[in-house]
Amino acid sequence: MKSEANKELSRIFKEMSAIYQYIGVGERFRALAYGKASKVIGSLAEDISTYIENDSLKDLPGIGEGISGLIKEYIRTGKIRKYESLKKNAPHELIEMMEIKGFGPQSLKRIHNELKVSTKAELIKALQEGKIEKLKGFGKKKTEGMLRGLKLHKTIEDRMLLWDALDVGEKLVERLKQLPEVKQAELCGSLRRRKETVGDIDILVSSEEKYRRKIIDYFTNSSVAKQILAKGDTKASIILKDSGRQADLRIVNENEWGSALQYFTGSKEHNIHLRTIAKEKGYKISEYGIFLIKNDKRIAGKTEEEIYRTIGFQIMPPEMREDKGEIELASKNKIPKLVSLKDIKGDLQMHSVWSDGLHSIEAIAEYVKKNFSYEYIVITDHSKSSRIANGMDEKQILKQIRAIEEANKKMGHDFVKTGIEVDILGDGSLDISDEILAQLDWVTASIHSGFKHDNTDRIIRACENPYVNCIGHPTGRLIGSREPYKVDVEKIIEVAKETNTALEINAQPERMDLNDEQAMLARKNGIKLVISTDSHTLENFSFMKLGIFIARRAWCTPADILNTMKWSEIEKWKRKKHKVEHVV
DNA sequence: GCCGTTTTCGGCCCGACTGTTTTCAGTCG
Repeated sequence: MKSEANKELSRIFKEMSAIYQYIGVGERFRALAYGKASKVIGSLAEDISTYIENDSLKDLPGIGEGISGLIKEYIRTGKIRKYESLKKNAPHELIEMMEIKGFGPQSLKRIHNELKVSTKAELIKALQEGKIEKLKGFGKKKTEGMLRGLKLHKTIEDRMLLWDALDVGEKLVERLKQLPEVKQAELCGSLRRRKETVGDIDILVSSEEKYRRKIIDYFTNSSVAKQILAKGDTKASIILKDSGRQADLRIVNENEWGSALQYFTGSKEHNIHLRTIAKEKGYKISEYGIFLIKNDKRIAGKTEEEIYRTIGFQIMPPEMREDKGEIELASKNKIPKLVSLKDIKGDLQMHSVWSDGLHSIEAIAEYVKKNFSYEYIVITDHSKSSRIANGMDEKQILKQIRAIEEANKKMGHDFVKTGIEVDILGDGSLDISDEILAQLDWVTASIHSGFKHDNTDRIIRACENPYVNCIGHPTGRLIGSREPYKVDVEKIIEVAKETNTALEINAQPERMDLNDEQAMLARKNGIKLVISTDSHTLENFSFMKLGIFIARRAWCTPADILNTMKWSEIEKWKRKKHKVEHVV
């Protein structure tokens, strides 16, 4: 099991890396080394102390003599002296600000030295008063960029990424469920509907009335609570230690569970619509149950299904409850059977040590075979234009194809398919020749440069390439740090349909690209979608469920998702593209 | 600080871009 130590060490090394960047001169590569160590430790599936016991710390990439010494010191003493003394070299709050776009180490250092600014508040004040703009080397555009970066960063501060919220929320629910007094416990609100970002964590619990006090005390006294915002007989609110976000607990009676869960799951729009229809039929729905209007008699409310069934509706998954037509479908008993994790037969984007992934092809294959019931995976390392990602040239691609053949042979299967995440260049051409692409099982084309331009035409041209099977992260956004580039998604969908090209739902927590609405549009137009984890580490493979949530919010059934198909069916689907090309 | 089928020392990603300068520092990916 993974421990707090991994997390804390990863954080410490990340901060040390930042401080070395801040110091600058001569420490650039030391900063790089600590940065890498932070990433490696952060992505370990096993507790770091197991590596100490096995004496295998130094086998980890990026961990050598020095850093393994620091790790051991931390495990032994709970402290790293080097870190403690290093911290004195830079103001902590400014180091934290390096995460914000536009705030580089050298800019922060000069602002600190020349304006005697040491806190975030002071820096923002100096920025607003125009003091920074007057510094040599700074100017209007640069400071405007800094303000923009702050604004973008704030949007992520106000809401949590779904992945992070699920992590915290599910743990809280698990703990509550372990209390013998708790009958049921469940996430609700936008988190249960799997919205891509979540404002706060809502939890519903049912219990006997006499135990409410005890459960509320447990919640507000728990180790995750930093501050108690509110504490009453039926509900409590806390601020969470790690994220600084709010968590709300609400307790109801067991026979109110269904109506309360339905009510607190929302969305608001869904509930208003549902209640309007119920009223027309002579019912009143509230969080306490469903009642006959004529005599106020309570007729149901123990389960969510009862609520919907009583007014003649089919129950639908929480992901659909956004009042986008699901209520009409429910009234006709036509709620689709949405795709789920067990439908997925393979992962079509991942990176190995051949570009910027952390693991070998064999290690990936072994891990996925052990932990998922997939029938195939496709290795899609970067192509040569992605220099920062150590992209492959033609020669290396051919070499990798052979390496994959050999790996399959050695492991006695054909589980691993050959592929690439090929760069779409400025003019929409690809940086790898068709001749090479034709030899691969699967080609995903992605944009990794030129984020400021309208990229619609580039993507259209990539779709028109006869060997491109899929467009990767089609809008290029990174939630909280990079806006999507300008792209006409409707036009892309149109061309994808004409050219039999799939569009990706990239399931990386900060990407989720396409998002739910775009995926919905694609589905409505009959485009095939691909849910990929874009894994760079073994842990990343668990992002698949996040991609599933997006697809479910887009009302996708297994038939809409290409990687619910057997590989032979995917091959068949691929051939349609060549037919299209011949006709043209 | 890490790393090695060119190396145990001397590399480590490096070019594009931006905004600021007027030849380049800083940031980004």
